[in-house]
Amino acid sequence: MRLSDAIEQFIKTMLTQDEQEVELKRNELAQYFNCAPSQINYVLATRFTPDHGYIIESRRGGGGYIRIFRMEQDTSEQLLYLLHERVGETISSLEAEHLVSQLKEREIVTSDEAAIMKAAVCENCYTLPIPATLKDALRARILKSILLEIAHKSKFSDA
Amino acid sequence: MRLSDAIEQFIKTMLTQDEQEVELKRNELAQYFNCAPSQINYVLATRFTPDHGYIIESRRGGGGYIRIFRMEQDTSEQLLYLLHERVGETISSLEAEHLVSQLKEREIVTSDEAAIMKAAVCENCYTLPIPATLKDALRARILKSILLEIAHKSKFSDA
DNA sequence: AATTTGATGGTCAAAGATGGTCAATTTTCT
DNA sequence: AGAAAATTGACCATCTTTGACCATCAAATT
Repeated sequence: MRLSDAIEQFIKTMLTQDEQEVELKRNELAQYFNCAPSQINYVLATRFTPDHGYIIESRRGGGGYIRIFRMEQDTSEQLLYLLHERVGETISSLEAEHLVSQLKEREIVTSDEAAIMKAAVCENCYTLPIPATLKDALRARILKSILLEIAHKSKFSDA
Repeated sequence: MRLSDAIEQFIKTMLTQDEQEVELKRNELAQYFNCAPSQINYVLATRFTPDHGYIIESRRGGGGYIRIFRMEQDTSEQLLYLLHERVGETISSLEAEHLVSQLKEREIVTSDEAAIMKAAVCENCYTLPIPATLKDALRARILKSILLEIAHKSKFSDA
């Protein structure tokens, strides 16, 4: 198994339903996994970004730490935030996929639904002779259309 | 015997009745057969396409892999029909939505999933300054991408 | 109070590990 | 011979891991 995946799992195991937050020591964790300390940063940078629904806070020097917070918000508010702040008029496939992953992790959509959404925004679909800016604009429109649909649904179910 | 046939056999032997899925390392396999790594891609591209009833998933970089999924006979037949006959290279929003409705009626997708799919192909998303032919081509690509993803989840088998 | 020191975490670029593409060449089939 | 299939290799793209060097903070020392 990949080191980075192992570290990701380790951290996510600490962030259970109750625990919205976890604090760790970079060097300790690196030692535990027998790797370079910067490997920890790599994992945080690729799997615990705001795009993924996490916020990082850290401090250097003696008694330093890294704290990871999982963002929690009301479902519909979150969706509105995602819609207006994050998608906007244009979005890359990577950003879009991160956003979908987040919806899945937050259990706003099922994993099957997430797979469908990713299929609809993945770069491969857009390999047609059109400018990249147009691709991202179209992707944004499609993603927003889907998000609206989900928001509409959750308004009538629960959450 | 041809190399490509040998590799094809090798992979198909791994995909027995029980095993619906196999994971391999491109370079390892190439080394085993003492051939160029790209030969593996050739075999996959010519003998393990959706048309042949397979779905491929891969990842690059350290710990990379290639996974091959075998679809049920029913699944691949229905998928082929949808992909080639119904969707094709271009599809209107009306046709697309009709197709999605049918998938839902046949309980191949849930109504939530159908709603997401419709949101992704609806005409509104595509109201940008691009030719109608491009819109329909893009819509076709997106719909196909989604259909492949659904086949991947083997949802066809129980309808 | 200012400085030094040790303990932390951060950055970034390079190296390593994979898989992907494409076009040229060779082999096989008709 | 000509067309189709197979094979290879050069070059590309992506993801991971590491290490050298930098920045910051708190406590000890001057």
